[in-house]
Amino acid sequence: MVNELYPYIVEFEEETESPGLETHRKRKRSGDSDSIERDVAQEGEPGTGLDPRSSPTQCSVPAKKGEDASTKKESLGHWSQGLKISMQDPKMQVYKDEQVVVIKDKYPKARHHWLVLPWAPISSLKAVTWEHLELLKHMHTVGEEVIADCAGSSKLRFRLGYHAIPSMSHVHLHVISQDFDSPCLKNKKHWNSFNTEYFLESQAVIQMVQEAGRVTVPDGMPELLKLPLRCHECQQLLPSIPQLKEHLRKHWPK
DNA sequence: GTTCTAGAAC
DNA sequence: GTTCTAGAAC
Repeated sequence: MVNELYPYIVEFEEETESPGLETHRKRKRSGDSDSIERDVAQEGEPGTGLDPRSSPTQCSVPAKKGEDASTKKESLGHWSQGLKISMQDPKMQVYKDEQVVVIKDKYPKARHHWLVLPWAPISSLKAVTWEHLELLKHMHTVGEEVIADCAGSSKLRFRLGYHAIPSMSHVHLHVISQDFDSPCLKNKKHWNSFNTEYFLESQAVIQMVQEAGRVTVPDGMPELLKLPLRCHECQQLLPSIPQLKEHLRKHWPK
């Protein structure tokens, strides 16, 4: 029955040959507990986001362009497709079940920052219909479970939501702690994407799908990313990223 | 999404 | 002079 319900999983596996994934899912299915299945490798750099410059530039020999291999790599190896690769990598997977997988964000913008992704190849919220309602609810529930499973999470506040205009392909739910204590948080766009209306609450998205059958994103989203930096806890305006980051320390849990 | 860096801002 | 931001990346 799994094949009928999730034909895309089979397709994807055949394409990418991921034997690890197969055993992994079986294990989870047979276990069938509510607890989060942890299988995290603590090593760094998974190497999913290919820097367009790093590969050709490192080589002193001016490699020819337009080869079959490099052309194919362009489409699959493009940075915007990185999540599709990461989510298939067992070393990246924090949790998985029949419908979704959770990975750590490769460049976390807070102490805890996960992405919940469906196995179904849904490119973005634009492609979401009422048929995905239960899936979106499940993604939210799984996000909350990962939080509950995380040591020290009870001291932190979390938000779950989607970026109005995501850069990475494949729909992904951000689960992020509200400390925003991370060296990867570097610019205004990073801040505003999580701290303005650009961040669409998961619950609001679910409600929208429930009532309208689709997700509509208001106009003016790109402009939100350029708004002045404002503290999400006390609304104070800060003149620069370094000063914002210094200010945020005040609100860290004690 | 990130890196890199010119030149604006301080 | 140094810090910081913002736009290009073929």
